[in-house]
Amino acid sequence: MRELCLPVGLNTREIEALDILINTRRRISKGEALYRSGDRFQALFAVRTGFFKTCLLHEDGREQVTGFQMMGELLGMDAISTDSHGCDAIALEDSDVCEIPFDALEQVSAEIPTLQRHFHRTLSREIVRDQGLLMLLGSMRAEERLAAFLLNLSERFHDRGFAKDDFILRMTREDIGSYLGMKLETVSRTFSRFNAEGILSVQGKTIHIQRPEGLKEITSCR
Amino acid sequence: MRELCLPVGLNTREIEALDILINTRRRISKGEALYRSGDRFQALFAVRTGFFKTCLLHEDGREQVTGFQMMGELLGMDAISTDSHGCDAIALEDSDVCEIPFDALEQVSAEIPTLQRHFHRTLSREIVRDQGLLMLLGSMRAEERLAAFLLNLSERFHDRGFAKDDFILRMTREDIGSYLGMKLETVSRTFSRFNAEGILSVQGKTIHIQRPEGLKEITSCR
DNA sequence: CGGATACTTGAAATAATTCAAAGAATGTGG
DNA sequence: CCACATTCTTTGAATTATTTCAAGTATCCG
Repeated sequence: MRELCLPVGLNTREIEALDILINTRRRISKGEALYRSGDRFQALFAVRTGFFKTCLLHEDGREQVTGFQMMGELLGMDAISTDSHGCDAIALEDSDVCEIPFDALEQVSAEIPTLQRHFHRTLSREIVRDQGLLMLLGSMRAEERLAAFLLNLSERFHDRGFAKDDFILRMTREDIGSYLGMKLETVSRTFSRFNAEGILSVQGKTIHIQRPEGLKEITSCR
Repeated sequence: MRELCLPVGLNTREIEALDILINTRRRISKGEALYRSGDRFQALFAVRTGFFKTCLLHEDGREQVTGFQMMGELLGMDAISTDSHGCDAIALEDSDVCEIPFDALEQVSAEIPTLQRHFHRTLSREIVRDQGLLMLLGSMRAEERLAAFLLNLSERFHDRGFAKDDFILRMTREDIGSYLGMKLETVSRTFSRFNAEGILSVQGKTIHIQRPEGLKEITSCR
């Protein structure tokens, strides 16, 4: 967790300042909201264990999933700009988060340049992430989107010490579809096609990637 | 420019610190790049006059426009995370920017809490902007996307003291299409349809919105 | 003025959606 | 712990939105 979440090269005093900062833990059970759109923003949250989705609700009821967050990732950065949360964060399995009070974070980061820089990079990385998604939604076909999504998940699991090619999806086909800008039926069909082509085997939420290079070809070609 | 770019409530000493920070001006002529993907990141840029697009280049040549920036808006925030720019920023008309050296900005913002807060909000606003776009690309139809795009432009022009309902597009149909995830022909056809329905009149790049409420209906219904 | 670039429009092709129905998985309360 | 209700997933067939290809017109810029 430290490695993923915190800048390296802090001294003992600085580490202590951080430990005081991040003292509140919260447990969210599957299906519950960590926060909802409209809630007052007071803290960022770091996922310690578990899995979340964030989603925007359009007035007409349409939902757009804007991200999936796992261990070591930060939630709530979009709320800094308005002092209130602009989306819902829903736990997709029983999860633990630590709460990072934002006022305190700003104070401490003003005193510790390394931390300040780290925080700015984290915000910026979220911008980059979103822009990668824009590319995906704006210029890829359904097949490419799903392939890119699976490769991204695979990489993130791997970074966290889990198997690269075997994992269980925490989200439904509808969540994936919303995230990737396609209907759940299209997600399902595309999984079946990948399965038929021997690129992966899929059984409900259980995924085994058999030919990762097959996925890579799909994302980069044509 | 001050109103758009800077936090209110700074004292004289703080305003001075900022003036020193933002001393370099640059002029970019139409078609030129302010920076390109891969360039080392050293400064953010604030648009003083003119109009930019930012675009991501996929390895296979596909281009994704990720934003259009006008007076008072900031460019380069995505580069903080990697120390190098991840997209190109191209001037769509002759433009002026001021350069904001990033190291200095971090230093000054650590000393002036109001400025620090303002900067964090600005980064966060960029995240929110991108997420709005995700919603647009992920769950709207071509007609809704273009309507939402025009309303957004209209609002931004209005905020800057220009006419809300009359403007000249700085970008091509292809740029708009890339931004909205559709082909240039679809953009053109959709403009023609809006024109035929009396929602707006369009003549090449000159737009006159006749029934803004018509656009609003399109974005929010169905 | 002339060449290049940008825009419009039509017709045919296609990717993705919608509707529908059946089968699998999941969770809950008795 | 099992039975039942619910939610989730798969798959087919018909429909639709958008793209592709193509050709002609307008506009811009040197």
